[in-house]
Amino acid sequence: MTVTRFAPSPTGYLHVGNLRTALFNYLIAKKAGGQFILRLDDTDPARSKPEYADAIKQDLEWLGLEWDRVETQSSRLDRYADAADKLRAAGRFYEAFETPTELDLKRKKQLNMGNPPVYDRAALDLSDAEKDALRAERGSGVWRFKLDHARINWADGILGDISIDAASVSDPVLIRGDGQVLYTIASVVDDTEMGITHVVRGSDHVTNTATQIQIIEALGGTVPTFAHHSLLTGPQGEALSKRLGTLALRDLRENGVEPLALLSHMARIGSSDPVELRSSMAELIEGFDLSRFGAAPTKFDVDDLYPLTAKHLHGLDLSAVTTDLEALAIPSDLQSAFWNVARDNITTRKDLATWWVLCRDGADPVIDAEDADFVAEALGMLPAAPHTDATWSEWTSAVKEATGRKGRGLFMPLRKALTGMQHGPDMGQLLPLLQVIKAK
RNA sequence: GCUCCCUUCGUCUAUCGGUUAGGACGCCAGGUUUUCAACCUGGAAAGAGGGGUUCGAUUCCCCUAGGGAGUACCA
Repeated sequence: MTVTRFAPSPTGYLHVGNLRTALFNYLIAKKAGGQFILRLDDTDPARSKPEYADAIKQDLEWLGLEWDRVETQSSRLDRYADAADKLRAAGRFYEAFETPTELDLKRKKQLNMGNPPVYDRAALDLSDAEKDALRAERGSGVWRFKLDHARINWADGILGDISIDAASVSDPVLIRGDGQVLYTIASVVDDTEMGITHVVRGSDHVTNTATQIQIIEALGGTVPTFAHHSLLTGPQGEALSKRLGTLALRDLRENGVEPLALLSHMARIGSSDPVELRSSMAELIEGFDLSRFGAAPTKFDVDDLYPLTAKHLHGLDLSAVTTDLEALAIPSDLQSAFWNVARDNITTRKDLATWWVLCRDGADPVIDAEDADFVAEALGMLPAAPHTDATWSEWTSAVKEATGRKGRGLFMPLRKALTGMQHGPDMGQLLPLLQVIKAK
C-alpha cells in the first residue's frame, strides 16, 4: 500500500511552500488508495510549540487535507535511541568533540584552500583515553554517522537519476552534544517504521536524501521512493523564503482566497498540466501526476490565486454563501436577488460587503458637469420605490425618449449617479436592491 | 569555493533531430449584454549566449552567463 507523510515542524505557520509538499503527498496517497500521515517533527523542544501544531492542523483542515493518522516525534524518542544503538553496534556511529567554533575554523581553512568544507573525521583517530579526556573536559560529544565513501544513486521521481558522491558530504551529526536527536535520523526511523513508501519533499533535501539512504541501509530498512520537487520562487525568480512571511496559509485565508482555488493552483503549477479551477478534491486527485512536474524552480505569484478564487465564487449557488450573507445582516428576502447581482462582480467573499453597503446605504453620486442636467432630469422621472426588475428598463426607455440619449451615453451617467462607480452589477437587477438613492 | 538541479511566449509548460514551436493562465481586441462584470471568439507573445556533432538542432555534447538549492550540534 502507498503510504506518504507530511512532516512539518511545529515551529511556525504553514506557508504555500509547505502546502505544495503536503498536497503532493496527499494526492499521491489518495490517488493510490493509500494512507496519508501527518507527522509533527517536534524533536526540538526549544522551538516547537503546541500552538503551531494546532495551527498546522487547522490550516490542513481548512483545505480539506485530511490525514489518516497523526504522529509526533517527541513521543518516539526511545525508537531513535534504539536506532542509534544499532548504528553504534554496526560501527557506523562515532563521537566527535569539536566545538562549533573549531568546526567553523576548519571549514574556513578548507574553503581558503579551495577544498569542499567536509568534516575531516579527525574524531575517528581518537583513542579511548583521548575520548575520555575530551568528555571530561567538554562533556558529551556529538554522534556522527560514518558515511561510506561511494557514490549514492537513486531514481528520483521528479529529478530523474541522481548521483551524489558521499565524499563531498560531511558525516551527518545525528545526535547533538546535549543528547537531542536530530531530524536526519528521526525522519529515517519514522519513515521506515511507519512504512512510508513514497517520500516527496522539496529539492532542498536532496543532499539529505543521499545520506539518509545510507542510514536506512545501515539500519536494514527499505529505501522508499524519493521525489524532490522544485522550490517556489517569487514572481521575479527571487528566493521565496524572504517573502514567506506574507504567504502563510492563514493570511491567504484571511485575504479571501478560496481553498479550491489555492489547491487547484498548487497542485498544478510547475507541471505541464494547465492550471485551471477544479471543482473538487476528487478531481484534483484524479488528474494528479508527479511525472509531469519539472525540475526547474517554479515561480509563484499570489495574484494568480485571485482569478481562480473569483471563478470559484462565480460558480457557487446561494446555499454556499448564506453564512456570508447572514453575517452581513442581509434580510433573507433579499439574499437570493443580492447574490445573483453580486456573484459575478466579486473576487473574494469580502467584496460582498462592498456591494451590500452600496445597496443598504446608497452611494455618493458621481456626476460629471456635462451630465448634470441630464442626470437631474432623469432622476426626476425615476418612479418611487419599490422598484422591480422592470423598473430600470422602463425608466431608461422613458429617459431615452425624453432626452434622446442612448447607449453608453445614456447608461453610464446613470450608473455613476446611482452607484458612484463606472462598473458593477447589472443595473436592472441592482436597482430594486438599492435601498437608498443619494442622488435623488 | 565545492556539490546537486535548472534555463522555450509575461507566467506554468509541450516538443522523446525535420513542427506554421502546441496548450493553459494572464494580457489585448472584437462579439454579446441598449451600461459594467461574467461569458464567447480572435490576437499579440518564446527555446539565455557561444562553440561543436549532424544533411538538418529548441531537441545531443562542451563552454560561458544567469537562476535555485545544499554545504548546521535547523528542519
